[in-house]
Amino acid sequence: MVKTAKVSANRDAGGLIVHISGLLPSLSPAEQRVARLVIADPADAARRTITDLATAAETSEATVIRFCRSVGMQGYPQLRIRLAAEAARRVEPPDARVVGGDIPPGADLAQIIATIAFNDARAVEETAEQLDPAVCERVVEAITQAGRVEVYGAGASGFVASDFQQKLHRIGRTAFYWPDVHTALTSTALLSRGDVAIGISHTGTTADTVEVLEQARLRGATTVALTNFPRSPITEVADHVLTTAARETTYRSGAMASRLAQLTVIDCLFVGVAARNRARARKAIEITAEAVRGHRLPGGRRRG
Amino acid sequence: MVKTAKVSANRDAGGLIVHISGLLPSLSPAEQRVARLVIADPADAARRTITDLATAAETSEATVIRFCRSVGMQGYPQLRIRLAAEAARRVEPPDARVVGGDIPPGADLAQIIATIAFNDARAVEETAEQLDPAVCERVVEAITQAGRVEVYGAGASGFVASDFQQKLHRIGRTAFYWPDVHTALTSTALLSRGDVAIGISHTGTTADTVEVLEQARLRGATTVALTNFPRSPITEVADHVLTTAARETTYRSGAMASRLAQLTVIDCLFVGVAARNRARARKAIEITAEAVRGHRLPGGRRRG
DNA sequence: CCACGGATGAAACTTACTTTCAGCACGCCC
DNA sequence: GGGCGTGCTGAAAGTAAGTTTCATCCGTGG
Repeated sequence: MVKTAKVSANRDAGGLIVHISGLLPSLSPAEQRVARLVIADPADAARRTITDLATAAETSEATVIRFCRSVGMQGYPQLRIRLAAEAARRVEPPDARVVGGDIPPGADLAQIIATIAFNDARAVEETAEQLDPAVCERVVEAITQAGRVEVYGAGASGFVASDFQQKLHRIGRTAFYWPDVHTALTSTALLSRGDVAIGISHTGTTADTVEVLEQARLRGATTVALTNFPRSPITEVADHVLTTAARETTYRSGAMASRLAQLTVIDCLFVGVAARNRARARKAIEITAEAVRGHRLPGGRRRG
Repeated sequence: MVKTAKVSANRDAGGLIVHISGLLPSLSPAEQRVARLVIADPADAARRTITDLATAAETSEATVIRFCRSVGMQGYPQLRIRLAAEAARRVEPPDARVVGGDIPPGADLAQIIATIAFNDARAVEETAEQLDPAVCERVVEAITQAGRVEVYGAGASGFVASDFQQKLHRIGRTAFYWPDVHTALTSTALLSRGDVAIGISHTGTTADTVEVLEQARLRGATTVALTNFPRSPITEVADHVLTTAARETTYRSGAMASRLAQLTVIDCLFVGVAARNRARARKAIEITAEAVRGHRLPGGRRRG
């Protein structure tokens, strides 16, 4: 990845807020204060003058400008306009579903369900919006050409990684997933130019995953990172960066929404690869489906 | 024209353009030139600076300001922002995403992404809608009381099962996931009344999963099924049935959307259980987060 | 032909935005 | 633990954008 070069935000009109959320941890404290104000109420921010916003964020105008540049905008007026546009497009979240918010202590199951589903669906949609088809295309191309594909991920991202591995395998691509770092490093050492290594890490700071990906890159493999934070360490060792757009709730444990967002990206890549050779993929799928048929029970009707 | 008495335009956010069109004949020639530019391409006008717009309309900045006042805006920046907002709202909703449909053969990546995300998001939302909070409540209750929880799933559902296991474990509940049927059956044989067994199967016809769940029930455990088909075999051996609502596309291979729907349900149960004992869950989460801290790289700042 | 009033743009002025720069705090390396 | 570099920050200077003022122009009606 090309170092600092402000991460482009103008794929299209959509997703500036999401984009900013992703960049949040990579911003300086003062800029983060500005960012938080903007995220909290984009429409309001658009109405404010730069001086006003600076005051509200307890910082100087200079920092606000720096913030604008950090998120890929040319200046404050540009940011204002984009914010106004976003805010207008944004449909008010139905009633009291706190976007990205925590679940209130007294919540009953119905509320919990509504909140989770809302956030999950949002993560999926926003991820898709900001996903760069050009980058996906390149990744799909690389996977299609690859002699071998390796997928890495730890913890929750490990499930996603292994899911992808299984999918690729199912359409006849040689793919591996190693849950264990040592095995992974060993296998990685055998990668070469033309192979593809994919590292999945929500935070982008998982040491093991980054290390493995780095190793892969040294061996000449094409490296891909899938993370929520476009400026996290993992992006430094990746040729292609794909980002999710999940604003996690306080139950950071699960990184719940992010997992779904990651899976959505995975699905897109999978379908993209499969589409490159529809006939072959379809056939492979039929064969594999046939393989498990014996393990299926008779129908799902009345009483089985 | 009734003099200056600027017609108020801020009834609401909508209709500025229409409003201006209506006022057109009552504007002075120079102002009309400005108005026409604005009406022709609001988004473009929003991007221009006042000097720019004035030049384009072959007039002076002063006239542009007069125009702003004439249409009821306070000044040029205000107009700009309103225009940006209007223009954004005017954008066509993302065309023809075939609901539940297959991906057309000639589709490019952008289309694929849009289709998948749309279906994924829909699956999540619709699953949440039809999920019965009462049933969830009972399942949560059972898990909370259980001495031990076992989760089963094969293939893609296996990832979901193991994800749930890991989550429960993380908040201090004793939970197991056995990828292998034999091990699963062995473990299941040791379940007893009060324990909980959860079987996950998209089709509801996965023989292994059904068998294990049946075994669990015989042992007196409370059984839960998570499936997309409320009348499939797995529901016959379950005390509580939770359903997802994914209309799969032709790429049945992945059961892509269903996976996300399953995860959403899992998340709901997880949060439900965690909410039963917030303090304990939070503490457990903090401890486990702390445990992996050493495996995190320093933040995602500028250049790492 | 003059008086009048509205329309208009040049220029003065104000405010908003942007850049520069020096101070400061923090982490790093001896 | 002291010096050194690096990056964050806001004050202030500088520039551009927006707004007001005002003289001029032009057409109209007396």
